[in-house]
Amino acid sequence: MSQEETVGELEQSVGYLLKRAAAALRAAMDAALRPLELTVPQYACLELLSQRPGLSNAELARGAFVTRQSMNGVLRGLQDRGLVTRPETAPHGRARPSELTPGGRQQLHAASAAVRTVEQQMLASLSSTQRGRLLHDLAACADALTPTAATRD
Amino acid sequence: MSQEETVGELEQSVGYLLKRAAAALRAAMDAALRPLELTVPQYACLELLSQRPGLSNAELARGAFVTRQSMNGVLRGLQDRGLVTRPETAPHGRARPSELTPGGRQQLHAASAAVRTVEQQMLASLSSTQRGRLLHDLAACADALTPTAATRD
DNA sequence: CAGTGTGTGTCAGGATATTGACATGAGTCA
DNA sequence: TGACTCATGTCAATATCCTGACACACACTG
Repeated sequence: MSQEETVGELEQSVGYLLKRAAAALRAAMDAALRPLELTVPQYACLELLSQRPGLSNAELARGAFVTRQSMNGVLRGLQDRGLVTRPETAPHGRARPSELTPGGRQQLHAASAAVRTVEQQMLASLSSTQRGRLLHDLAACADALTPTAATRD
Repeated sequence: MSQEETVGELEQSVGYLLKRAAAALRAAMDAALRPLELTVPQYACLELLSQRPGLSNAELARGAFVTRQSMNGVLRGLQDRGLVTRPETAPHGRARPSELTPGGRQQLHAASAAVRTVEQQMLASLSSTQRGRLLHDLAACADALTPTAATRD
């Protein structure tokens, strides 16, 4: 095993740190969700539906940062397990609004607790002020890169 | 039912913001690297080899947050394009240390400039002080979740 | 009313990543 | 020496993702 004698300049890059933190969070969430038989996208889908019931497949996909095709598979898996319901026929347009079942809400409750534990572990060494700043700065970073043209020159 | 049952408002969750920022950065980097015919893992590999020459496939994989198999494919692609070199026989053990070719160094130079532009766009609205804090806090988050059980500083 | 544009769901193809597994080389220790 | 452990490279199979494409439903506009 080689030791990190050279503190690479990579550790000074926000992009690299962002990737590292996201990878670590993803791995930790995956491990925390595994006992519940849930993947991270599945959990994200449940959380999204809990806070905003009636979202369509495409809206869920955007919210979970995956493609519509992937979210379709996720949604089908959750539907087969009876955690979400989708009407067979679209009430308006082509979008079929999904909703949580009582079982889905219960599953989400357990999953949310596990994820919250992971998040608290991640933020353990940060004060409340630091967390707020981190929240604000991350949002600024994300907004600055979103192609929604929030700011024009 | 209290409102503490879930992680909370998605936009108020550090985990969600982290994912959002990482996804936006990944997309922006992908777009910036496309004209150079480089994928993000390929760029990460070049950057790693530039700062720490002689890394093995497994070490590169850990540094780029992918599996050894994925990095093997990445490395093979870079090798076919003459950007990196790998000895046919391992000088010690099974690890074959990779190194950048002059062409690879030149390609990295262009790619690094493109990525730096993206990073600066991402951090445009943050002051130097804020960037330093973000760097520090992200490192703290990543360290808090790294499975290295040993308590490191 | 017909034409256009946007958003949605779905299919097919290919590229990519991951999981699981195995064999090899090196170091450790009885 | 021989057995054990660890790390590495590689293979096979699976799962996931993305790009491109198409058909459908609604809103807008002439």
